[in-house]
Amino acid sequence: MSYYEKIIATFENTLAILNYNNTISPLLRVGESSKHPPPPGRKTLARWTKQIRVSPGMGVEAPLDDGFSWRKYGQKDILGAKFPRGYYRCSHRNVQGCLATKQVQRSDEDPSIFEITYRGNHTCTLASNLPSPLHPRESREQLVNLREGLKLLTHNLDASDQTSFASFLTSTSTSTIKAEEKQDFLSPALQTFGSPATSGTTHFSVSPTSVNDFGFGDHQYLATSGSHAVSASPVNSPTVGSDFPFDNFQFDAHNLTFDDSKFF
DNA sequence: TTTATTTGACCCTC
DNA sequence: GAGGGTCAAATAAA
Repeated sequence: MSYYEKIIATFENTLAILNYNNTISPLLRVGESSKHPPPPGRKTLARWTKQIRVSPGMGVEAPLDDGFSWRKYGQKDILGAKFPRGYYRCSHRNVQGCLATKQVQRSDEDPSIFEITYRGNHTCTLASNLPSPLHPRESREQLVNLREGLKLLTHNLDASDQTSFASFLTSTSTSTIKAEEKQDFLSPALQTFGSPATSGTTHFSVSPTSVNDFGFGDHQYLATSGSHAVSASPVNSPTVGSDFPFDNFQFDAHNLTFDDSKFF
């Protein structure tokens, strides 16, 4: 896994934890694996799997608010499985032609764990899926492009949140990242997240040198907490298979801690 | 009335 | 032929 893959994988999990810690607490991410990409020439939608653990008190039938709007279109009893598998597609399929789908399967071994298999990338507009409790004029968003490979987009983070996020990025990059990479990675992020939010969008494009060794699936990452939202998505979308441990950090909007020593 | 969910049937792949 | 995935009519909920 390349340096940038680690960054995005780390960030994705962080977003998930931020999302669930702040909206459906308590909920723990227990693991994630990405399926290997299909053989060359075979036209198959990107596919990856996550496992989500829910607390006993949660509504277990619909525990998976991942920021997108899904519509259930089927349910099947699966051979050898205790629980049926639910089939969901993006609610914007008809309007915007978004082909993203997901399958939700409850674990036999631990009913508090749901395995979610995502297929295809969302092509619907991200904004239409974001919660918008604020009036549009009050909404603030900022966008960072990192090496033209990774976009970070924030919605309605106040100055405190942005400072926290800058700290997160700093801690993410303090262990083994090479000095020149660290400089490239951190400078624009700190410029953006370390300053008070302003209206409009800030766009950075940095060091377009490592695009080719930067590959992720057709992922789009989203976390929400009340009126706050953070999303990230790869600009390029070459698919890559990866396995990656995700147990080593905690994150929330105001108190960010992150142990990345095992990642770099 | 509109929108979402359920569920049996059908289709496709292995 | 078996099993997984999707369709679509029926039903429920808002």
